[in-house]
Amino acid sequence: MATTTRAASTTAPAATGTGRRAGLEPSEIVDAALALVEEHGAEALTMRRLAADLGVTTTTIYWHVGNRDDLVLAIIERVSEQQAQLELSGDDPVERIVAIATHVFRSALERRHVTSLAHQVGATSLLELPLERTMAVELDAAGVRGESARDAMRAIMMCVAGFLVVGMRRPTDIDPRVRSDALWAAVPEDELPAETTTAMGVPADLPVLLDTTLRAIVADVIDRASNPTKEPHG
Amino acid sequence: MATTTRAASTTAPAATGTGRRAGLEPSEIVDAALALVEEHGAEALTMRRLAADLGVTTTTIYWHVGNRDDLVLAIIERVSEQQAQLELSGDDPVERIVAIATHVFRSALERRHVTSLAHQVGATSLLELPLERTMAVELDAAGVRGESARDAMRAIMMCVAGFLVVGMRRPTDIDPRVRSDALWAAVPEDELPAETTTAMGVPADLPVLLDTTLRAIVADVIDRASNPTKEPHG
DNA sequence: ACCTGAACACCGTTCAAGT
DNA sequence: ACCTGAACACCGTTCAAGT
Repeated sequence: MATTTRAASTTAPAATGTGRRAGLEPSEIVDAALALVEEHGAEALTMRRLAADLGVTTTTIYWHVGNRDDLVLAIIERVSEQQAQLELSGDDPVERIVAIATHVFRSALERRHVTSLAHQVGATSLLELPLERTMAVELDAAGVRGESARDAMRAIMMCVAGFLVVGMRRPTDIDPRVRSDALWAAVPEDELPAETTTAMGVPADLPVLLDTTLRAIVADVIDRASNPTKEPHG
Repeated sequence: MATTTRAASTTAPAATGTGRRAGLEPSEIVDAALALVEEHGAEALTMRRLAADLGVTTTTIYWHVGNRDDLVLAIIERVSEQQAQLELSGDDPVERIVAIATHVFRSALERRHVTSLAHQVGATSLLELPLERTMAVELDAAGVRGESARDAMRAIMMCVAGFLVVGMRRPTDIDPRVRSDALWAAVPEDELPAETTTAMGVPADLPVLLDTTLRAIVADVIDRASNPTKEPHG
């Protein structure tokens, strides 16, 4: 909890008084901060720039929402609620679980700047919680609960997170020296067939690959939950 | 390529001349930078602090190795070579592929500060390239090559990356408000069985979960590579 | 209660200048 | 060729002070 910020108090906004810029709401600050991030990226969210956008001083931000971390959490919470809106389609639980995971991936990419902001402060769990709850309900419907449900969901969500790490990279702002194509082009021919090294140089189709990978994980997880004694993979 | 740094030139070090701190090698700078990162974390790597450690001015660093990004790349390359040392065990290709992926996970955690440094500048591919090459050779031995090999390896490595995102988090420096246990404790009882919500509150056993997840992915990948026409999961 | 101004302790980077 | 000193343009955060 923030210490002495107005955000923590629950008193009514009160009628506009005598201040020069009276009536600045914490929600307005979050609005402006979110707009700033979506338009110019996570690194553009500085207290000074945000204050300038709002026509106030940086100290005003601190008084209303606390420090930068508090502000970022407020942004994430806002976006998290929006991303939770999802009309679930799919006949069986497997389809619905894959649909949820795919939605996490797609919506994270659509709001890439917010996603990387959440990642920077380690608040991805906050961002994804509503959808994790939906997924837990579907796992329950598939007969997976307790620790099995936790392991299944974590495996699925970490897989999505890994795909996001790659999917969020902008080829433009990555140093050419560390781009995969350049690195794999230097692999000698006697180590691997050219067919493989050239394929490694071109990026994978992430949505397609995610789909097949998710299905492999989900199938395995549900299989293990229904036959707890079975040895993994024969 | 860096523009005018000494690192780019290949001339001999030359005999110690008249300078007050003559003979500072780029490799010494990388040594000191690596030590700084491993001891105090990625965010401790500032040009000023590194210069102070070396007893020189910040500008000297720029002259020798270029800017901060160049320096970071040099650090990653150094560590990458060290992590590539791996005695491969395992009878069949599947075991060896899983062993390589597990090694990537473990060594990344062992050098967590360097890992997060690489992640910050998007140079994880540089960090993992040597081990990816080893994995590509094993996939080849398992009959997987070309685009199938690329998709298989990317899926495996992204899965590991996702586990790393979670595994690298320090519970201590994450805001208590966004910790999973606190978030799941607030889920109402009618939405999910208590058995599940309480399980969600405790962290998963990442190494064990990674192992089972990797095996599911690898089995699926090799299965698909040997029966290209087969429908996924019946 | 709400907001400002000034300051502190940092950053990365550049550039002219020294030897 | 190698290194310094000073400066520029930034950061997050705090604190006394104003109305």
